[in-house]
Amino acid sequence: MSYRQVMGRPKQFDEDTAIAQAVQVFWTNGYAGSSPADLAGAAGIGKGSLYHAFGSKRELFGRALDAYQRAAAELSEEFLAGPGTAKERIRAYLVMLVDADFAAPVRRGCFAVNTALELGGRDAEATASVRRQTELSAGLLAARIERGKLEGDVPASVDAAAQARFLMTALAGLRVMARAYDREAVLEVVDTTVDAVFGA
Amino acid sequence: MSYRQVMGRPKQFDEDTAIAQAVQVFWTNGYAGSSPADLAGAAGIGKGSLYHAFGSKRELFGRALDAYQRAAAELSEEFLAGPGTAKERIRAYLVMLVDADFAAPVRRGCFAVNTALELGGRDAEATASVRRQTELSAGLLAARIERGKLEGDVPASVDAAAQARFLMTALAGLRVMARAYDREAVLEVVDTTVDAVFGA
DNA sequence: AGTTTTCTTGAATTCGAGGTCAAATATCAA
DNA sequence: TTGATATTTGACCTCGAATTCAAGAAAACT
Repeated sequence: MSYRQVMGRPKQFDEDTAIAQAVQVFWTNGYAGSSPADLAGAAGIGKGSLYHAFGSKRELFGRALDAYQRAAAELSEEFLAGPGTAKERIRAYLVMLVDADFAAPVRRGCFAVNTALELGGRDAEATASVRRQTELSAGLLAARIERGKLEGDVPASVDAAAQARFLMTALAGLRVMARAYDREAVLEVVDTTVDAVFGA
Repeated sequence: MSYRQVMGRPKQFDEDTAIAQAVQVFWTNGYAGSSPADLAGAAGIGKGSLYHAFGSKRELFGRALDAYQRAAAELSEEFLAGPGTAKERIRAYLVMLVDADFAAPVRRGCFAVNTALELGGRDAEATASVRRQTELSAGLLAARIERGKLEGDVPASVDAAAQARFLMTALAGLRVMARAYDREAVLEVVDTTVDAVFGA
């Protein structure tokens, strides 16, 4: 961390802000669908500056995906920590994600899920990154279920790890459905999902 | 159906065969990732012939998606009709789909799910097509669950339609997971899913 | 002031995508 | 055989994507 530059013309834009803009562009249009011109335009800088700062489109994408996943993890941690039973919190979490998607001007699902489908299996680094994030999220869900066991609102017989992995899969499916269906239909499936895990 | 052409040079390739090749290309590389050169090459014809026969890349894609969905519907109908309880048949169906995916040289999930994510919300026709197919499949699953009720292997209290929609969502999720995870992990989730619907 | 270093920019470059076309080819009909 | 019709092909065209670069601008150092 260098707090002051030593020499040369100072940067006229903030890297993290530019990455945040890149997240929006990539999330909305996908990797292949986002051109350097789009990305530079969104960040309000020239293409040259973009390449100077980030090296390549692929590198910028990696940074954007990381930033998204960091923010997503923070959000889920925050959401799951709230008061109530495991079922309530997890249900609220899923509803929040679905609502966030439908609140956006364009339906774009989950950046990580989109990436898994666009690059999964072809781009090793992207695949590993998504997988890492999935595992992290599954861990958070499993921990919340375990907490439910301790607090008595989840039967001790439940396999927290298996249910957490299942929930991550269902969540991916919900993100896909949100691309083709309306809010009500998707929320109905959320209910079915949560009931399936915790009992009606 | 014209069995004989009336005049002019006869076609030197079969349209349906070309579409079948196009399914493979689009399925593997996505819509944007498939170039006219790729498609013509796979069909063993020149680009000109391809455009002459199908009009545009987009139209060929529509035909390919239709062909895929027709085949998929036929397969699921066939699979669900087999003997055994609803739980057994549906489980076998999901396992078959996962296995088919992992048997392919490259992981490519489900063509329809991929399309929902790549074009969903942007291409009205593709979105509608995927949605139509999803509804059809959900109908088949619901019918099989209802049959299970009649045959006594499914409790009468089960909401067949809701569970069918849920299964379709879970299936989409499984197809996503198959892009980033290995066979064993995905099959484990299949078990959790089926148990969630029909009880352990 | 002049030098050094870093950042900025749009023009230039290369490449492939998506699509069109004229000429060549193959069949039927008269 | 000539004509009409249908199909095939690769060359050709246009456009935008991804990247590089040379020139200029803004700071710090001496």
